[in-house]
Amino acid sequence: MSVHLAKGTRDFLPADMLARRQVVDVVRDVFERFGFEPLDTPVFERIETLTGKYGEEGEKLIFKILRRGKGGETGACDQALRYDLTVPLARVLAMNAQLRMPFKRYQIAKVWRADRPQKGRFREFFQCDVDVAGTTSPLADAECLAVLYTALSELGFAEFTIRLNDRRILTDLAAAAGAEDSKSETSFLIALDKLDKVGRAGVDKELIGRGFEADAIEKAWKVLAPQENDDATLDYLASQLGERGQEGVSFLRQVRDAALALGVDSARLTVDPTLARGLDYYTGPVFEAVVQEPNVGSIAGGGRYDGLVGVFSKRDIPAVGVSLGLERIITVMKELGMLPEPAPVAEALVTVFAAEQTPASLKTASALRAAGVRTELYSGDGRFKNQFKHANARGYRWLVVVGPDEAEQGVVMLKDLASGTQEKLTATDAAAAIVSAR
RNA sequence: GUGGGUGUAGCUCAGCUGGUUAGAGCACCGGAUUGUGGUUCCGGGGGUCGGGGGUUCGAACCCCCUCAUCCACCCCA
Repeated sequence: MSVHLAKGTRDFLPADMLARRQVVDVVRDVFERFGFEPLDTPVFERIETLTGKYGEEGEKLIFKILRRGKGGETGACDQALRYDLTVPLARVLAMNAQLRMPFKRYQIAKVWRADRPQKGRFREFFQCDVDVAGTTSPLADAECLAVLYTALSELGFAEFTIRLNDRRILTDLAAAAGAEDSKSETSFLIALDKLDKVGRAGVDKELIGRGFEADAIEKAWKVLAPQENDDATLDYLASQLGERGQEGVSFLRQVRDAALALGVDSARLTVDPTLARGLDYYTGPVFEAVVQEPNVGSIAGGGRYDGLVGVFSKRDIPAVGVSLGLERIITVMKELGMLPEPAPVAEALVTVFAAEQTPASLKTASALRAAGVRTELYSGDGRFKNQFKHANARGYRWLVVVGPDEAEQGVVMLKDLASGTQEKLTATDAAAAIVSAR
């Protein structure tokens, strides 16, 4: 029988889990240092909670759960796996009016998308989200940039860029190019988003294909004319855009200033009016983090979504957040050799010599554990010699031998596998020796 | 949804223009060392060559179908 994983899913064997946990521990620690509190939500939601939030393309990628009974045959469904962590958060905010604002929460959890897998892309993957809800202050946006910057820095990333733009700038830009409704605006953004890949000529071609006029496209390019630095870019954009765009520019300026004051390295943050993020619900700043090598797309993305909670509730709650893509971060870290060798969970192995000594081995293991030593009791049926191999293969430093002599004398033989030295001690002294050698 | 690449031992791969019993390294098991790992030496187990069909005297190799996987596009973390 041939057995396969479901497409786009993976098992995480202990070696993978230990490495992943190191990464998650860093991220969680940074999140909590910024005052974000944990939240969890169901892995599936009522389908109407999820639909209409992600745009046409995103909608197709929602994993739907078939209804039981009659629905099974008709293909009807009333629930679906969560597509991200932002929409479930909006639902939580709408349902819990007692939450004190601003509400800062983080959530590190699996999400599902019915995408076709490729490098750094899976159907089941982890996102690490932080969001600030209940405030329109640019400080909240700046906090998101700072927490993103800090997390990536502490993970060991040196060469990354956080690109920053504003939905209002994009809207005015699309309008300059002749986009009059949200549909043609989206169409414009999709074409613009390809700038990195296909260049200006490629975008021109695509825009023409999408029905934009050549002279209108020229107007948009004029607005996008590269400037010397971010300040100049913001000044220039303000001079070129309408009222809505100017609002975006001045908000962005406040966000950027605050982020820099919060310690974000200006070399890692860049205002980029060509950054187009397609998610329907963004209303203000949008941003993403990218590394140039290896190419896995963006490793984090986020933005402000002031209208999303209002979709679920009469009470409108503004919010801004960022999502780190754990799989992509790990993919990059693996390729760049940034993941340190994970330490084994246990540090000592207690041997089981023969049936007569087994009770002494069990007592020894128990004593070591009680003293705080992470201990594996050899529970295989391999020969005595293999117990040494086992300890070595697992990467344990300590081997605790309880043979006939030791059992009789009421001691254990503590062997340091790193140095090869060994000595007879009581179980209590052995535990103390292991603890003090850490 | 579209387009390419790749499927040979647990893993990474070799296998010449189709030609005897399909190989290597690592891993695993055993022995040298019947209370001692990691190093060394010797030996061993393990493969429906992804699956099905076809061409041929003969197929891991050629053709068709299928499944899986990777990469690119769309979109995205």
